[in-house]
This record gives sequence, C-alpha cells and structure tokens, in this order.
Amino acid sequence: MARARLSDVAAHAGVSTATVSMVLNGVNTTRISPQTQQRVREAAEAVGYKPNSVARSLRTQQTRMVGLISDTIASTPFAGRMLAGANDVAREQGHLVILVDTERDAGAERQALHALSGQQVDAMIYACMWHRVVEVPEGLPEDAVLLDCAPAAGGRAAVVPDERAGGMAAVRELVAAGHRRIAFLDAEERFDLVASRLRYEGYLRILADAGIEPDPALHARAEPVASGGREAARRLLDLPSERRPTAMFCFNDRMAMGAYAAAHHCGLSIPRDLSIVGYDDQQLIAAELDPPLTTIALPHYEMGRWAMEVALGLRRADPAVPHLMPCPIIRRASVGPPPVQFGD
Amino acid sequence: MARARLSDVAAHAGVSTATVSMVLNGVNTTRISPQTQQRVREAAEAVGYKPNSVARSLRTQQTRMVGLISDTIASTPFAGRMLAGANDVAREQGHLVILVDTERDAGAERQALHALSGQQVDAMIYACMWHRVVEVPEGLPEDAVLLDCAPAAGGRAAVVPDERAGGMAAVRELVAAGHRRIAFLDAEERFDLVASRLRYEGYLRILADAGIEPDPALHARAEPVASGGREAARRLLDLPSERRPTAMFCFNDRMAMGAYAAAHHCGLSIPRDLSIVGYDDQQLIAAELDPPLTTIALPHYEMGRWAMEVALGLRRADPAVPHLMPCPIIRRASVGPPPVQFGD
DNA sequence: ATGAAAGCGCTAACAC
DNA sequence: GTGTTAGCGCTTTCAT
Repeated sequence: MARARLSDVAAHAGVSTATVSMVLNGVNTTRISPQTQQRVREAAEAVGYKPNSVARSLRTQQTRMVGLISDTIASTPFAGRMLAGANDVAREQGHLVILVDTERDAGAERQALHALSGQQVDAMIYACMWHRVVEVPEGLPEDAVLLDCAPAAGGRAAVVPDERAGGMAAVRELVAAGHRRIAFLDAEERFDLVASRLRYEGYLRILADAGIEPDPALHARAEPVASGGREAARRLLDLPSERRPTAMFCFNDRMAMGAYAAAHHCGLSIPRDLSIVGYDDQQLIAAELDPPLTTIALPHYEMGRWAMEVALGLRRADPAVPHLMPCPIIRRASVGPPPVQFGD
Repeated sequence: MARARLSDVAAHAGVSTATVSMVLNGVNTTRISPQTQQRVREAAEAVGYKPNSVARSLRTQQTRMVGLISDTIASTPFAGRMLAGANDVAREQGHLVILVDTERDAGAERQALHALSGQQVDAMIYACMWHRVVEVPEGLPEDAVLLDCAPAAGGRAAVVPDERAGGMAAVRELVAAGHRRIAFLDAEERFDLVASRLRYEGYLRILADAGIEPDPALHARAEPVASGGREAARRLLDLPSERRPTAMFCFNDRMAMGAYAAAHHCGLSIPRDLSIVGYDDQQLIAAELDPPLTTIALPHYEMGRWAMEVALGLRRADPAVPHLMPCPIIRRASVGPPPVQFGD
C-alpha cells in the first residue's frame, strides 16, 4: 500500500488539502472549527498519514537539516562527544544532522560542500577532530560555524577549547598543593600543535603569578604518546634531587600514562613522591589509571552544542574571534603535596 | 543573487529544461547533438548552476540518503570507526548519511524513525555501540540493517563481531607460545555481555583442542575496567606457583591494562614472566602500553562498511543469521614463551 | 534532435 | 471557516 498523502487525508475527512495542512501544522488554527480539526486528525490517524519532508522542504525552502563536515570521525575517540553535543541540540530543535567525513582531502571536501549545498541544508558546521588553525575550504558558506578549529583568516564563528586557561588551571592546582618545581611534559614542536603553545603559556603564566622562576630544564618535550611521556619523565627524574621536579603537568593523558610508568620504574609513588596532572580527560583511560588521574577536560560535548546553537541561530557569535570554551579541571587522585625534603 | 535553476540554464542556452536535464544527467545523451550539449554545459557553468537535490528527490522518489540510528555515539571511543566505515561506502556510492542518536530512549527512537521515514531515506541502519541482542524498535523498516547487534527475534540482516573466533585466536596464540596454564580475566556476569559468553566459549574450545583441562580457578571475573583487571590478576598471581597462570587472556584492553599493573606490582615482567592478550585493540591505548599489547581487534570499521553495503543493496545478507565479522589478532609484544620452571 | 507539459507532495496567498 | 490554486525545481513521457 502506497504511503498516504495529504490529499488522501483530505478526501477521507471531506475537506481540502489546505485545511488539512493547516490543522496538522497548527497554523491559522483559530479560524478552523474544532469539529473540522477533530475530523482531520482522525482522518490522518485513520489513513496512517506521515508527512513527506522532502515535499515540504521543496515548498518551504528549508530542510531542517544541518550539514556537519568533519575531517576525520574515525581517528580520535573524542569525536563522538562533539557529535553528541551537536546532535543533541539539533534534535531539541527538530533538526537532523547529515554527517560527512572528508578525511582531510580537499577533493572530498569540495564534493561534500557540493552535496550538502545541493541538499539545501539550513546550516553548516565544519569540525576538526583536534584543535587546529585551518584554511577554510573554498565554498564554505559565510555563516558556517567552525568547531574545534580557528579560521586562519579570521572572520568566522568558531569555537575552540580555552587551552591557555586549561594550562593555568592545571598548574594552579599543582602550585596550590605546594609544588615549586613543576615540569611541563610538552609535545615536540614538530607536531605544531596549537594546544601545545597555549598550554605552555598557561604554565608560564601561573609560574610567574606564583613567583616561580621557570627552569628551562623542566620544559621537556617528546612525542605526545605514552612512550614519549615515559622517556621525558625518566629524563626529568634523573635530574639531581635539588632540581628534580616534584610535579609534572603533561600535555595529554597518554603522556601522563607514560609518566606513571616512569615513576613506578623509579620506585616513586603517585601522588606521594610525584604529582601528575594530565590533559584531555580521555575516556576509558584517565579515570582508570592507578591512581586515577587528575586532568583537564576538553569540552567536546559543550563545543558541539555551542556550534550547533550558533548554526541554528539560537545564539550569536562574534566572528572576529573564536569563542573560548572553558576546560574544567577534573580532580582525581594524582595530586598531593610535594614530598618533604631536607632544605624545605 | 538567487541560486540558478534549471530553467535559468535553459534560458541561457536557448533550449528547454528537458534538454538541460538530460545532458546534465547524461541521460538519452545520444539523441542530443554534441553542439547543444556543449552549449548547455557552458551555460550551466556560466550561471553557476548547482542541482537542487530536494526537488530531484521529490521527483525521483529517492533521496540518496541513508539514516543511521545509533543508541549512543558519545559513550564509546569505538563509535567513530563504525561511522567511518558506513560513511565511506555511502560516499563511494554517492549517498549521504543522516545520523540520529537516540541515547537508548524509546521515545527518541520512535521520533527518529519518524523523522527519517519522513525524510524518505533510501535505507536505514540501526547501530549499537557495543555488541548486544536487541529488541528491534517498532516501526523499523523490514530492510533496515542492524550493526553491532543481533535482533532478539531474528529475521533481520545484522552484523556482529565473531567473538567466539576472537577468543579462540587469543588463546591459540598463547597455546602456540607454549602456555598451558592460561587464565581468562572475564567480565562479571551481572554485566550480561554477549561478548563475555562467546569469548569464554572460544577460550574453552581451544583449551580442549590443546588437551588442556580447564582450571575453574583460572576463570576470574571482575568489573571489565582497569581496576577490575588489576584485582583479578592480583588474585591469580597469588595462587601457589604450580597453579599460577603463565598467561592471561583479558576480556578487554582495559582489564589487560590492570593486569599489567598487577604484574608490575608483583615484580613480574611482561612477557618474560607473564604473557597477556587483550581484546578490543582500543585506540590510543593498546599500542601504547609497555610492552605494546597483543590483542584482538574489534572490526568496527569493517562492520560499518558491511552494514552500509547491504543497506545499499551492494551485497546480500542472510536475514536468518547475523553475519560474523572476523576479529583479527594484532600481534605486539606482550606474548612470549612461559617462564622456565622446575618440573617443566 | 528537441520541446511541452504533467506531475512528485506540500504550503500559503487569495478567494469566497 | 474553508476551498482554489499556483507554484517550490526537477524528471520524464509523449509529441513533433
């Protein structure tokens, strides 16, 4: 049996399609008699009417769909939270999201833009799976919003994590616990991570506020993975005891995981002998380390929501400067006071 | 300036819309003179014509969109790989995917189904974020395909990981290395995981094949997280040496991570003193443990592809029984021969 | 080899 | 209060 159309409902109720359309959409509803409305509703129910959004979209020129172009859904476990945030507000607003993954390929990007604009999406979001500065693809609509990336040229609504404040929060936590020799296990420069620069700024800023002279030896760089963290931490732990850090702020949770390993290797206990703060609040990891890791959360869900809210016009954004989303500290059990030492 | 329509191209080229439609779609192209075709193409280019898929969909009754309903995108880092697989084949076929996240809520599920069917999607996929047996939501089209879940009532195209074979591969690896006392660090029964039952079957099967009598004491259960793995492993390692396992197959990589911790705690080195195999090949983790973890990969990407392929009719599926996707073993460095002991 | 015209299913301006 | 009607932009049959 073919799907029931508006005209079928109209026939069944003995009214015109216009009337049916109005009552079913609750439009101009005051001017239609209650009996008729009732009859229409019953008829719709009876024939099992479901509106055809394609036809409606063609007529109204709006599809209630938003396109979400992302560079790579697959490569990071964080992606999901961003999608979830975006999806939730879309649903709250009765919108659907079309997801396109371009895998960072310019051709695919062009094609995606084409497909989405052909699909007449009402709004568009361009998302990166980690904080980047991007050359906005040609053809991206003026009012598209950037998610987890900032436009190289500026002039676009965008949201990124407030990495600097996150770095500050991490180091502030350590300073508050009484630490003075605080290392930063950073990503190597060749990775060219904007997060790295910003978190480092936050680190320096809090040291300065606390009147602590930064020790260049405590700014260790490595590949931002567990093994890198392990090696960097090992080097730091090999320092003569008066220069050895009592706390480490790690660029990410994976490096922190490596730092845990190095500490254990040296027979150090966390947080008794060494305090550690990570970054990312990586799912299924940070909370499961032993002891559970104190870390700074990346606000992926919130950024996803924010982007969708401005995309749908629920919120205004200043296109001059990316919106900075706070990165909350997640306190667990890897921070304690520094160990008591001679000379303290 | 308003978007150019087909009629604009027609006017510009001095032909009818029918002609334009045909040449632009490459249909009946033999019956149109090359000059006209050329003229049409130039006109389209000149006015910047882009087809309106909504209008086309209304006319052709197919949208080239497929709906993907999932229970929760956010809660697992594995989701992305499934989406990526599905997305890739969709794109190869010129389709777009509409993503709806229902968060396991029946109301949201109904609403999603409604929205997608209203949107006239050409196909539908119902995905779970971990292997489950599900009650298929009412109203899910007959030809929807299930991804990472099996229908309680059967009779639907579905794809799930071949957990049993995965368990077999894991244990076979250990047996091949010479182990005889192989523990299984399993999830507790209260979690009611189908993967747990199946992997255990695989474990028993290989033990039997190898003529090893299963020792019930070596089937340890705990919460399937790092701390659970740590405790279970600790218990096992406390066994008298002649009953203590020389190898552990862990329900997942998180438990394996806990087992690593327990081993280190006992001064055991992996794989010299203890071999470990995990499950999941969890991104950003399995490869970063020290030593890198040998594990069984969950074929999320491949399942995503498979589901989309049958959804789009590129492949036939037997609705009588879920398709079992192989879980390949990923060999890294956590398996070695058992330690030499007196009596061996 | 090309054009005219009829819809796809819906909404909304206007008429009565 | 309710109906008529003209499209939204496209594809496709049927004429010519």
